Amino acid sequence: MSLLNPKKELEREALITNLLKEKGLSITAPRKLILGLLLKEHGPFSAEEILHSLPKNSCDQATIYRCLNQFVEVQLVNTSFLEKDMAHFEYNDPHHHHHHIICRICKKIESFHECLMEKIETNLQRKGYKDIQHRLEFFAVCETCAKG
Amino acid sequence: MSLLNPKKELEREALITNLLKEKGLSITAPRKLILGLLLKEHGPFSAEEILHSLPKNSCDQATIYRCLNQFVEVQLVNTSFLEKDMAHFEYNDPHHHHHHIICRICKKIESFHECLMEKIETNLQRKGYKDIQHRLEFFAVCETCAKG
DNA sequence: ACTATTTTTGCAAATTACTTGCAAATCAAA
DNA sequence: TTTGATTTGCAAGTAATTTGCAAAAATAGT
Ligand SMILES: [Mn+2]
Ligand SMILES: [Mn+2]
Ligand SMILES: [Zn+2]
Ligand SMILES: [Zn+2]
Repeated sequence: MSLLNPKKELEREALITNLLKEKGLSITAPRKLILGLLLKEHGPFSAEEILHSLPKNSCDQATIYRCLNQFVEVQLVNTSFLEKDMAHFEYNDPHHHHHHIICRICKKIESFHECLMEKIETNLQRKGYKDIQHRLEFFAVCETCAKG
Repeated sequence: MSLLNPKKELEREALITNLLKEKGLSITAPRKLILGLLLKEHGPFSAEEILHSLPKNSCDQATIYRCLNQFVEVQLVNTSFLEKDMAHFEYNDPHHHHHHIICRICKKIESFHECLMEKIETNLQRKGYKDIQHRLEFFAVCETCAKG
């Protein structure tokens, strides 16, 4: 694939490197592989999916978890708990803020690029979704912790 | 506590029994204990917290998980994934729809009885929260699964 | 480039929330 | 009651995620 468009590939490489540098993370092969994958194929992936999408033996499972946790810590990646026994990870592109809907039965995931609940639920109903529930959680640093 | 107001206690008992019946669940001691706790003390609890809040040896850990899963299935209880390694459970009162904010650092949980994101974030800022993020996930049955 | 210091990785073993098999206890309907 | 179906407790199992440690790679200074 990189052979088809060497210029674009170099751009991507530079982007990945810059993102890591901006966040104060050193540039390593596993980190470039994982972040590169999340940039190219976007959508929430489980650690296992990431492991199997990368070239065989290019990166250990433990390394994937460690890198993903670091990415989440610096808010380069977001975590979803769409399925209760497994976290999903996705590149946190500040210009493409969105949310997800997962079917309770088949687990198919779709994206929503709007951010108003009533609108979203109406759209979901139009799309044929039934028995819609949502869960909205905020994460922040509280006043006490911000001072201490 | 039940000694202080036997009438209220009977009402609560009846409420619990009714809720279970409405959802087609049989009335058992563990189910009454767990649902009773979630009704009395409201707020998201982990399975472990529930286990330790109940009278010693009144209910096994496995039973707690089994009951909670059944409650979630019939939408009597909601699940939150406020902390990544542990689910939290809360009574799903349709008349008190709300959401939560957890501090990234001290893990303190507060509730929000509004349901519009901009309003909520503004309120959070006023309350002194910093570095606010939110995560909104929808769960539903997709058109294909609703037909099949 | 080379070296020293720090950080990260791979591997294998550990952790832990959660689940499950099964026999005994409990529940619901008659 | 009786009886058949459901649920529970206990103990063992499962699976996602984490961790200890020695080797490998990255960074900073020369
Ligand atoms: Mn997405
Ligand atoms: Mn609550
Ligand atoms: Zn579906
Ligand atoms: Zn705090």
